[in-house]
Formats: sequence, C-alpha cells, structure tokens
Amino acid sequence: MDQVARRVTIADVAERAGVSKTAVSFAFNNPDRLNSATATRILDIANELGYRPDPVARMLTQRKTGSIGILTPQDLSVIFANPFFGTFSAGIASVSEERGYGLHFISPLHGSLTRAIHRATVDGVVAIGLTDDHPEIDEVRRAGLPMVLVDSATTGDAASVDVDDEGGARLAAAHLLELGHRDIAVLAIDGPRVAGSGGHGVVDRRLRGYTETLAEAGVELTDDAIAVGPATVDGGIEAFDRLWVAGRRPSAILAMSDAMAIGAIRAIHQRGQAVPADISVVGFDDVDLAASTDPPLTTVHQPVRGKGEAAVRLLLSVMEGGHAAPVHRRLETRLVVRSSTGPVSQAGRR
Amino acid sequence: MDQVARRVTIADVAERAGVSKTAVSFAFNNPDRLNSATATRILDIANELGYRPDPVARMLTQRKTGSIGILTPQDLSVIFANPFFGTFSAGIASVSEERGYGLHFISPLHGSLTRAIHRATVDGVVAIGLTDDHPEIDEVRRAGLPMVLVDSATTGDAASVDVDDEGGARLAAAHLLELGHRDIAVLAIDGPRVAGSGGHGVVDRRLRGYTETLAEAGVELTDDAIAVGPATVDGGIEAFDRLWVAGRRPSAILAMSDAMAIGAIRAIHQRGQAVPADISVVGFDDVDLAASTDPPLTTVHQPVRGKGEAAVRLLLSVMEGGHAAPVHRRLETRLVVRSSTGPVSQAGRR
DNA sequence: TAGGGTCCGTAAACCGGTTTGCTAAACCGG
DNA sequence: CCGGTTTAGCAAACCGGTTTACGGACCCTA
Repeated sequence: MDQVARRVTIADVAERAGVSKTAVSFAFNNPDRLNSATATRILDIANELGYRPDPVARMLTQRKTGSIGILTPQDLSVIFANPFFGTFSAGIASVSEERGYGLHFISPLHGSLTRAIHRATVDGVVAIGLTDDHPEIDEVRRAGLPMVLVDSATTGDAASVDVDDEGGARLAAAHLLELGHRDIAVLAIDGPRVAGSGGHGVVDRRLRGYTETLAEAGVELTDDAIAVGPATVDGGIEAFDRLWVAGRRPSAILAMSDAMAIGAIRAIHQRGQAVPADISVVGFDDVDLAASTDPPLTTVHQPVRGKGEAAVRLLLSVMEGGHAAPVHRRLETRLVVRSSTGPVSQAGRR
Repeated sequence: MDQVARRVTIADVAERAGVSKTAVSFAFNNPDRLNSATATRILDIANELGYRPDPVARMLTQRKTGSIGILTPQDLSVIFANPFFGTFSAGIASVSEERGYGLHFISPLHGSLTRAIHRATVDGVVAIGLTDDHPEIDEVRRAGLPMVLVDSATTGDAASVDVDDEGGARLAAAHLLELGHRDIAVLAIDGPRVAGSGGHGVVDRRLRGYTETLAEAGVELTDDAIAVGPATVDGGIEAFDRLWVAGRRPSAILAMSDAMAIGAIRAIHQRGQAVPADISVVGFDDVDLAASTDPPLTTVHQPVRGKGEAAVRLLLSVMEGGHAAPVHRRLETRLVVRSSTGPVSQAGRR
C-alpha cells in the first residue's frame, strides 16, 4: 500500500467494466444510448469504485461551469462586514440556487481584481459597485463573460440594476430640512478610488441628491462637512469622530449606509449626546435590523434583497438569450421614518 | 463577420508568433526558460490578440483550483439572512484573500447537497454546521478534499473549529437564574434535520448547557417551552409568536442566535410587552449590531470572525502539510451583559 | 578535436472527461 | 434470404492548457 490514493478516473471504471470510456460517459449522461443492463452494471461498478466525474474536466468539455460570480471591487473581508451585503447576497443566492447555479465571490487577489477575474471560473458575473469607468469591466467583457452591473453608473452598454439613489437621498435631505435642520453633515462611503469627480457611482448620486436638495433650501453642503469611510459600523464611528474632533457639531447626519449610521449613533452616544434629541441620524438601505436599533433608524429604504434577485434574473436572461439591447432596471427607494430623527433642538445650537 | 467570436487559444497565439504552444506557455509561466526577446514578443502578440489562458484548462492540468469552498447544509438565501454568517464569512475571506484563494459557496442544489459537492471545484472545504453524522461529510472525504468542520460535533477524524457552546449557554442560563427568572423559554435554531437526539451539534450543546444549568437550580425546561425556527429575525418573531399563542408567558427568553433574539424582542414589543421590564432576552453570538439594538442585547459572545479565520488557517495547513492527527480547536465564549435582561418583574407573574 | 555545459525551443504525452462518426450485430417485414 | 433500420458500443478527436524528454546550436575547456 505504498501507492498514493489516486483519484478513480473514467478509464478505471471502463477497464473494470470491460467497456470503453464512451460507454461509461453514456451511462452517466445519456443512459438511453446504452443497453439498460449494461448501463446499470457500469453504474454499479462506478459506485463500487467510488468514481465521481471530475467537475473540472467536465467543465472543460462542456464549456460551462455551473456557477456565477459576484464581483466586488473591495476585499470581501470588509464588504461582508456590511449587513447590506448579506441581504444582497441572500437575494442573489435565492434565485441562483433555484436555477441550479453555484456562487463564486470574486474580489481583488493581492490587490489585483484583474488577476482575480482571470482565475475565476464562472458562466456570468454580477458586478457590484463597479463604476463604468473601472477598467476591470472591460476585462470581464473581453473574457466574453455575460455581466450585469449593480450600483454602478448606468451609462454603459452592459445590463444593469440600480435603485433611485438620488431620489432616496433627496427624500432623506428633505426630511431633515423639514425638521428644521440646517447644519448637516454627510457620512459618505469610501470606494476603492473615491477621489476624483467621476468616482463611485452610488456615492456620487446620493451626494448629488443630498447637495441639491439642501441647496434648494439655501443650505450649502461644504466639503468639510463630508466624512468618508468604509460602509461598516466601525467606519461610521471613525467618520463621525473625525468630524467631531475637527470641531463640527452638526444637528443632523446623513449617512450613506445603515451600518455607518449605526456607527455614528454609537459614536454620538460615546460623546455624551443623544439621538435624536441632540443629533438626528438618517441611514440608507433599511437593512433588516434597522427597525431594531436604539433608537430605531430613520432611513432610506431600498429593496436590497430584490436587487440581488433582479440582478441574477437579468444575468441569466443575458446568458441564455442575449438581448439585443442591454436592459437597465431601476428600483424604487422610499423614506422610512422611525425614531432616529427629530426636530432640531433649541438648546446648545449656535 | 458571420463568424462567432471564438475564444483565443494558446494555439492561436503560437501560430501567430510562429512558435510552439510550449513556448507560449513558457512565456507566461516560466519566462526564464525562453530568450527574453522571444518571451516579450510572445507576450506582446498574446496581448494584442487578447489572449487569456483559460482558467479551467489550467485547473485541469495543475490539479488545483485556487479556491476554497464553504459548505452549508441550508440554502444560502436563509443563511445569509443571519448577520452571524456575514461576519463569519468576513473572517473566512480575510485569510483566504490574503493567501490568494477565491471563495466558493456550496449549498444544496435542488435540495441535494451531495450534488452540489460534486459540482464544486475547490481545493478544500470549510463546512459550517454539518454534524459528523451528516452523510455529506463522507462525500467530501471520498472526493479526497481537505476539510475542516466548524460548529459540528468534534468527535470525528476531521479537523475542526468550535466554540464552547455549552459553557456559553450555561452562563446565559445562570445569568437569568440570578435575576430571579424561573419561567424560561428557549428559541432554538432549526437545522435541516433537527429532529432526533443526534441532531444539530451546536443546538444540542447549547440546549444541554441551558437545560443542565436550569436543572441544577431546580428549574425544569420542558419541551413545550422550546420553540424552533431558522436563525433569522423573522425566525425569532415566528418562534416567539408560537410560544405566545400556545399560551406561554415566560419571564425570560434564551435565544440561540442574536438574530432570533432581536426577532423575539420585536415580537414582544408587538404584544405590548417591554424588554426587559416584562420579559428578559438573552441572545447568542454577539454580532456587531448587538450593542446597538433597542435595548442593547445581553448575549453570549463568541469570536465569530476569529472562528472563520481560524477555520481557513487550519484548512490551509491541512491542505499544505497534512497533519498526522486531526487538529481540534475550541474557542472561548463569554457572557456580555447589556440591557435586554433585568430582574424578574413582580407584577403579572402568576 | 573530442567532450561537456548552457541556452533555446519543440514534439508529444498528459490532465479527465465528452462527443462525433462509424461498424457490427440483431431485428424486421416482405 | 435480402435490403433497410435499430440498437449497442467503440476508437479517436477534442476541450485548452502544462510538462517531460529530447535535440540542435553554441561556447568553453582540455
């Protein structure tokens, strides 16, 4: 027994059964082509030998992998820390599982998303948070992979699923204005390449919604009222703290994600302030737990799970049919008012 | 141009460059074997043609896929709804990304986990929540894949990572006893095959911790004080509601996951009761958001992210070295007391 | 000038399956 | 008994790469 346990191949089964490889292959994939007695005999022997067709070899000949990729421009270790992503993934999974596809997450390997793309064995890709100008998009395109963009900028020729970010942001800003707030700070999501004007699509759109709505009410949103961080609880804490130590004392916060909003609330409490008595906070996403936070979060609802489902459905239709023109879907957002926002406080306001 | 856009293969590049396939392969993987001028010329031509080595073909010859699998006995669409899993995945991702591995999620396809395992192209598997007696474990073993079990029953011959579930559960139960609670209900996690005594390892261990600790104080935990549901917010809501409509009015709840605990709190509020004034709630996991719920959750802390990291590290060491004896790691749990628990109320208790 | 090393490149085998003709035998009605 | 149709199974090509073994050219040394 000094022999290393080699994998059982189709040839082993064929030899043992006294038939050709073809016959074995047929027994598995096309039993009707064989005498049913032979087929079951082959299957029995295969089973006895513990033979399982090598999925990689199968992929190679069939030119399909049976799984779809989820492309993220940031490390999964940070993306997964955002509850938004869990819900989004649940949406993705629900339809891909139903359709028999596995899930493969593609994230930058050693800093290179391009490298990760070339290593990935998938039949199609859902790219989340990649803007059109990201060079990696071309990489996927050149690889000949069907793709749908989620939360990008929908100008391109690829199919896409988005939500009405700008509209949602406007609702959030308008809500705060209505409550009398004038000194408002923004907690923005930190993309991998946030600098520059053409940056992160979602961030841009939301920011535009905030800025314009405030501007229409005569309130200017200056750059130093915007703090940036990853879309996580810790990111929200740090972003708010940076504003605070810089001396800003806003009466309200517009956070671009619920995770950041929750972080902000935590940081606010740590500074001895109350929400919403001293500072109001509005989130974005309306994740599952937003209704259960202390205080329950006022936030912009987007159909997170539905977005994932729609993305995969669209991807599958691109993979199977191939539309003439790329489809762009835009889902609705709405404001959900809970208890983290309230009228601006008289006391302590300058 | 009626020609379908065929993928550019290594042969195309070779022909165009007037060299052999071998040379092209070397240019990519072993440039030193070639005259550097030739190598760059080949690379240039490859680039110009838009050639990318097919990852599947590469996998086949190299006998490795460059990605690790995460095996879950339940549909991802429900697993991902639990914030625990996001954090756990973040842990997994952080070390697998660092080591250059992609992530592939393996969940039951059309109800069959076995089928999913055979389709999966991975170099190793982290199985979460699979008990030793699950037949799928053998399937992985027979496929010759290195594997580590997380949250299973550590009796087997496979490497494993667990936490001290029973100890944590004891702390939770003891805490409630100390506060004077005697009428206590349990919200248990619903596994795919929860029935039977040999069922879900984690559930068993936690339940044992609850039961024995209560029993030592003379409090019996009867079957009708245990409600079962998926480890999600909705699962917690439904489980509590079932207890409620069955007429149970416990003064405290032991939930096996924070998501369920939060669901329970929501359901309790809906019934017009207060937490912890009327009913105390203890969770399990201590997810990121547990400190931010209303009220902040008293819960059993386990190092969720660390568990993911440890699992992958262990898996990689199995894949690379291959230990003589399987390693079993057990991480600590501890009770974090926040505000969802309080002394049993005098009023209204029978 | 023979012998021995590098350097550069190639042909062919190989990874483990699937699929496409093709053939030989059995079957079938007339 | 004969031509035509099924039925059952096979050999070989193929998917797209990697790797081994080999050989020619060139250089150096004794």
